[in-house]
Amino acid sequence: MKISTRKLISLRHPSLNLWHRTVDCFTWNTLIRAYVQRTHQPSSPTHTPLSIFLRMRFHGVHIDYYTFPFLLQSVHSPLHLQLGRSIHSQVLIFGFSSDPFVQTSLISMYTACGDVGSAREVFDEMSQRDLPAWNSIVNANVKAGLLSVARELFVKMPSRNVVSWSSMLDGYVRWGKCEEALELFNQMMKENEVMPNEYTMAILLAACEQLGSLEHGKWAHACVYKLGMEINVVLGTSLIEMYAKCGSIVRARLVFENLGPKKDVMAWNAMISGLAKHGYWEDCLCLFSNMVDSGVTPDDITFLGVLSACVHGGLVSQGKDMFERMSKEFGISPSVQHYGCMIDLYGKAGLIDEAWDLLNTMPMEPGVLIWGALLSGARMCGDIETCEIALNKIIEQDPTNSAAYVLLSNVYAKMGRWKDAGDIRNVMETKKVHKVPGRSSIEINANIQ
DNA sequence: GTAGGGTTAG
Repeated sequence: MKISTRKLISLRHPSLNLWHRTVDCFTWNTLIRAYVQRTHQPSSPTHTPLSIFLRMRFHGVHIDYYTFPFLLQSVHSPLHLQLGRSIHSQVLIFGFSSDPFVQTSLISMYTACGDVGSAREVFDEMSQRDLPAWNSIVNANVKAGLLSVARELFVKMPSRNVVSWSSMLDGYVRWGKCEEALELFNQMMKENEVMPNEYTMAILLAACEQLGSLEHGKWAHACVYKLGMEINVVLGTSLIEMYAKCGSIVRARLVFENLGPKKDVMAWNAMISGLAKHGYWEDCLCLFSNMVDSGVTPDDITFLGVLSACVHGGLVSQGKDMFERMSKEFGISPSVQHYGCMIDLYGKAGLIDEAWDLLNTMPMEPGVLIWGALLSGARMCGDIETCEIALNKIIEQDPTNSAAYVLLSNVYAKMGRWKDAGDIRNVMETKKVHKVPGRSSIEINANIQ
């Protein structure tokens, strides 16, 4: 049989013809890589990068220094830390523990697993540390929130490129130190050592967004323009989110329109939830239709935006319709937040029975978010019984919620159940529940009386 | 012919 007519590897039915003379280490490595890329996609395959690796070992195939960087990419969650450690020991057994590529991959793996200590151990053991190694250890500390350590390493590293600066910037933004981020960006521009790129600017825009400062945001946008950067979909999404959060929905919309046909689901989502937050529910729903028409499939975030627009506009029937389409048409199972929106929507419209019906169909345990939404609806239309149930649930799940005790006591007083009202006050005394500002998960502003 | 570092998500 001629080689060309014989399929060597099929991802759908992964079976290697192991007697085939071309099946070598390279092929296996490529197969592992293919499975790593595949695990990033929703449907999980029967074979994993690890199972390919194990088969590779079983068949006595040579393992080389390309194998582990691929394999380590498959470990990217704290849940898989033990697996990561096992692979690390394989690295030692196979004698690749001094390979800079493998070592940097190990640092990344430990970072993704949330184990900055092990990442640091690998880094400290490196005899030759190149730029990616330094960048990955800075990133490890950034992700762990160890900003002063990250900064120390950043200052100490022998050379810096745009990745180094972006990582450090990201650290500040990620941990709410936006002023420091702006300062670092200014330093970067002043030193003129490396030019910022799209990554850098997306991070800078996130800083402006967090600050809620339109002036800073406009300045960052001007920087993007001056640097002559093409506004790609990621940068565009960052701009839309920044403008929406900083209160300029008009500018957000301009960026959105200028993105042209290359908009992905995240870009649409940014615009849809931006419009929803600003109360433009008509435009929001219209944009949703445009999105579907243009062939972009909405996701759970899209529906959170659309449903919250319905809540703002009091659009009960549209909201109901969207909630149904979400699962029926798009196969998205509603999360607790989606249920929260719907119960909010019904509650605000005074449809407490509908709210209850939906609550009873929820596949998950309703949490404080749900009971809080039901409570606010019940309070608005004076449904005392529902208030009582919701408040008891809230107290059950969050016994330190002082506002809930006060409200419940008021509810009992309103019902003439003076003994129950007094009991609640006593429970508060004995449990030493005190008002803690910002602690309460429900609003205290309205009065039940 | 394959490899390591950084961006959007409520």
